[in-house]
Amino acid sequence: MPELPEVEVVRRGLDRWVSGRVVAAAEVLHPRAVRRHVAGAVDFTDRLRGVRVAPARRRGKYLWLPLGEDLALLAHLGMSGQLLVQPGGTPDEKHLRVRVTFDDVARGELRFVDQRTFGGLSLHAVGRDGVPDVIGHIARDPLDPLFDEDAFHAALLRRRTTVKRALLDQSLISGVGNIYADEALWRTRLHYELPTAGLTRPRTAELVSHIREVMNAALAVGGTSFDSLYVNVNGESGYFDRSLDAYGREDQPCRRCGTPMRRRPWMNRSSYFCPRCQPPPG
DNA sequence: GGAAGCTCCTGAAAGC
DNA sequence: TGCTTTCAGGAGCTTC
Repeated sequence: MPELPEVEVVRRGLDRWVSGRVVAAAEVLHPRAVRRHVAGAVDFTDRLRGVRVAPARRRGKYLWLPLGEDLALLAHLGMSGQLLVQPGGTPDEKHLRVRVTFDDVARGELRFVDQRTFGGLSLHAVGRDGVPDVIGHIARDPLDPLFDEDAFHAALLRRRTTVKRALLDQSLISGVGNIYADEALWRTRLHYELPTAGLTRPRTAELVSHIREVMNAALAVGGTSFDSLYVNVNGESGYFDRSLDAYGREDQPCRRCGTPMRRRPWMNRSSYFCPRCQPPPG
């Protein structure tokens, strides 16, 4: 499932294989894949034709290809989205949703493949900072040099919510999904239902540090491929799932204390934690 | 206005 | 064997 490290791996791939090229044509094979492009699929393909792609950028789990001064092709991979660069003539993937071809045909075409169709592509105006207007509310991610840890801590204290909810709120801190939230909480020995108001400044610093640690470790091995739905632009999987300490480890011994790990249903998904290292609040 | 819950979607796995 | 149910989850939308 693509979180920040996986999206960053894809961004690097796009930089290598797509930036600098000129779009020849685009084809939408499933309208839901461009549902966030409010003007519709025809407008989407019309406006892409003939534009030159600039180096890919990313904020949190969103990535985009700047197209000239004031337009960008925004992508979100959702649960199962893949951006693949394939040689022309390669048989279509079963869940191919959008195809983009370029004037230099020999370098392959860009394909958006998405089984569960939670992801999508869309075109948007960009603001002065070069960020697409529709993601202006997305906070900087913890790997961004301009991420403001003091402001993040202050925001946590203002919220009347719990720590894992806050980590998944992309307007507070971006790029963290269910897997890396559980991993960072395990490393910080925090229970997912701890109220954010109970976090001290040093604890917040420790938590952010562990988020960075787990993300950098995942990046180093190409991301996490827990259910084989995430691959880089060349269709290769990452290996970080072999290093997970919490996510998916129900009933297995905690790597710190040996206590069997627990899984609890939480917000229509799951939370994995060690009941001894991460005792519930109160 | 803020927080919590619902919904979209597909396919693998489990249950019967 | 084959059908039904459950589960996975990011983020926009709705409800309280």
